[in-house]
Amino acid sequence: MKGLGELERSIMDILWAERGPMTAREVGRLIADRDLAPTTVMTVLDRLTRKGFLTRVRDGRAWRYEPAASRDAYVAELMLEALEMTGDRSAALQRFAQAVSGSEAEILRRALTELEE
Amino acid sequence: MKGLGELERSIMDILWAERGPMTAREVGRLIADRDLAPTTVMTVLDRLTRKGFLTRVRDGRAWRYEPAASRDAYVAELMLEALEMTGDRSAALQRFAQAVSGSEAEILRRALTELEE
DNA sequence: GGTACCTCTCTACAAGACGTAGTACTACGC
DNA sequence: GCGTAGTACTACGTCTTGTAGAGAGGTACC
Repeated sequence: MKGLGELERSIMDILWAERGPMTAREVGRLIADRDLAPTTVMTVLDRLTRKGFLTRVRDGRAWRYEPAASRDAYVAELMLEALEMTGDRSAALQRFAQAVSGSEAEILRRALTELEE
Repeated sequence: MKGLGELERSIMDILWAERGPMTAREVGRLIADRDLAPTTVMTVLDRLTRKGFLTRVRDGRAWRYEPAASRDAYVAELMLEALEMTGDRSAALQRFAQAVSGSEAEILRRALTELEE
């Protein structure tokens, strides 16, 4: 999987936060703070689509963009990808377990317990 | 934390695999398959040092390079960084827990249990 | 029916990262 | 003193990313 640039991620964040597919214009309105040209937003949406992060469907003349996967799925995949990198997954997982905060450890523990059943 | 390029990672892999600090020449010998100029290896080692992935100490005229952190620590950090990205860490962690293989789930479970004590 | 407008696609360009390497200088062994 | 090893510095092509303009083809309004 490829990574995301800063603007790309801002735009993914917007699309992840909204429910339902959005047009470039709508996305553009939501990052108004950056004062980007409309074509800039379109270009980035297009790139994200080509990278597989978004899907799009026609809506009249315009495209409506939607995340191809949830943010959580993306994050989980990034984590797995990092994990792939090591020879000793066990050691990395132990490290990771030590590094997460207590409440997160609790969430993980619970998720793993549910899995067991 | 910044990512690593392909060659950078190959070189980190070598240094993570060997124990003890290595000179550029030694590293170069171990990636002989790529037929790189000696200066290429040096340049990359230098960049990795500047990025904080390596430390180096003098050995006569030469430098000896050594990973600043273990691969496991690096991987764990990447995983945490991915996790930082989401608003709903709990959802991402659940996804992750579901995605790891059974044996890895077991490792995680055990690591978390040890933590508890 | 002309004019303004919207959206798209294509193309472009600057900055930074990375792979790759040459050059020039220095120190060391023989 | 000469070859060799090692360094620092510089360079260059390619790819990615942020950013955007130009041009084409509809839409809509008056």
